[in-house]
Amino acid sequence: MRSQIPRPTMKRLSVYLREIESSGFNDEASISSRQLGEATGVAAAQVRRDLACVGHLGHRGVGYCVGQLREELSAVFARGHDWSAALVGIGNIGRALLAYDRFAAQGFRIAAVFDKSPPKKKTLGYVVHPMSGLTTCTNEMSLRLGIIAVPAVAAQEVADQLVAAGITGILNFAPRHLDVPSNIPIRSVDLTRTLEQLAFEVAGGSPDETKSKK
Amino acid sequence: MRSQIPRPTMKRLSVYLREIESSGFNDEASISSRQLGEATGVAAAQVRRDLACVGHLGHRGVGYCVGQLREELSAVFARGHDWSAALVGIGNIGRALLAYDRFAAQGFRIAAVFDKSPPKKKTLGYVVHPMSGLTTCTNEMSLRLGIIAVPAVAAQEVADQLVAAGITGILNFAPRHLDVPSNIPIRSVDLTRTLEQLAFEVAGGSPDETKSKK
DNA sequence: CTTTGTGAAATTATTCACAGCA
DNA sequence: TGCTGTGAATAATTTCACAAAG
Repeated sequence: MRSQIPRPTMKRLSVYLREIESSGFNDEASISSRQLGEATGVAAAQVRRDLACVGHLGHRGVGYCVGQLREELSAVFARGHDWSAALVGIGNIGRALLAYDRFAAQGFRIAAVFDKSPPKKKTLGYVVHPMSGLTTCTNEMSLRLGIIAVPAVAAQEVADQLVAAGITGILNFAPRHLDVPSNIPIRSVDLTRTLEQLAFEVAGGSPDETKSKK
Repeated sequence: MRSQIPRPTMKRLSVYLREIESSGFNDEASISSRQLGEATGVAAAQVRRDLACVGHLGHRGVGYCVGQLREELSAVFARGHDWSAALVGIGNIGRALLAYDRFAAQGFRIAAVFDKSPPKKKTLGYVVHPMSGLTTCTNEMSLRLGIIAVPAVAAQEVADQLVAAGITGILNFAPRHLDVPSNIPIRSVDLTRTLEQLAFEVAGGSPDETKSKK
């Protein structure tokens, strides 16, 4: 039986895959848990335990085959599947996402754009649909992800609409907690919150050292 | 005295503060751990334990005074301090950050902008400086945070430059791990990684990130 | 020799459950 | 009564350390 992959492990697996893909290693090459750990800022033992969740990928005395690692990790994250997304909201964040070309590179694609008051003209090359078209588009285009880029006050309603339309996962940029059914995964990105947490640490929140790793 | 606040707790405290500030509660009003928990998707006992890290803020039988809570939490995050930031990189992400007005609202401010090849004209109202001006600007303007919005290949070098210039915290948007001294806190935002993790959950990886209340 | 994979220990975080106070 | 604060219990995660394998 395939054991559940713990969330912290899953996040790191994603980072390992990113590292493998960006460092121009040959597919035949081997990489050790120590190397991969150093490149990603993770302890070697942690790397091994994480990778063990995916399967028996390593070769004792040698390390992990880069090509195989890439393949297995890609499979874990369902790379290559259709991850068409509906973007709702064309304010600053929405437009930035439309202009961001990096998504497409890894299989994610903003396939349809919606807004409460859609402009007549195309926005960054995209036709912007009114919210009333959400359900139809979701069904016809098999959209699976919803991206919420509307003001906080409107976010919960949009989330409800996305869920009703049949979306199965949500990426939320609105700075508030959203209530969605527990079978709909949701990830939130709140830049102000992130900065705030950073400020906390800068201000002395994080202690560190007295225990330095030699 | 100030006992160390655990990282997970700190993240939630930030969310509690956001909730208190956005829900138009009166300063005199009281809010219970259950209410705050429901609004933020956190268990009531967890809310109490988190808030206990900050001090004895609650009133038995009543709850927490909204005004006091706001004040204490704001203090934890050093709200009101000068959090001027240097933004490096004016590609898609950099320009989106410049256009994003929400930072300023909470005390964060992009005070100077840098790029390897600065345009002659202002960008979104900002003069863009060459990298050579980083150290001087950081000192003269007392910049404390650095925001990295350059391509992955250039990110480590920029991080080194920011650290050398005297920045004390980094927000990184480049999709790679950055090596910085352990006394420099760093937060990374990688949207493709976030989407990938979302896709993993949608694909059936693990159920239930957010507790949704019936 | 090197490096994996993994029990076992240690550490960290969450939840329970209830005493104590308004 | 209603609600906080917190020990104690539980669960989750990381680290240690070493046997096994190339």
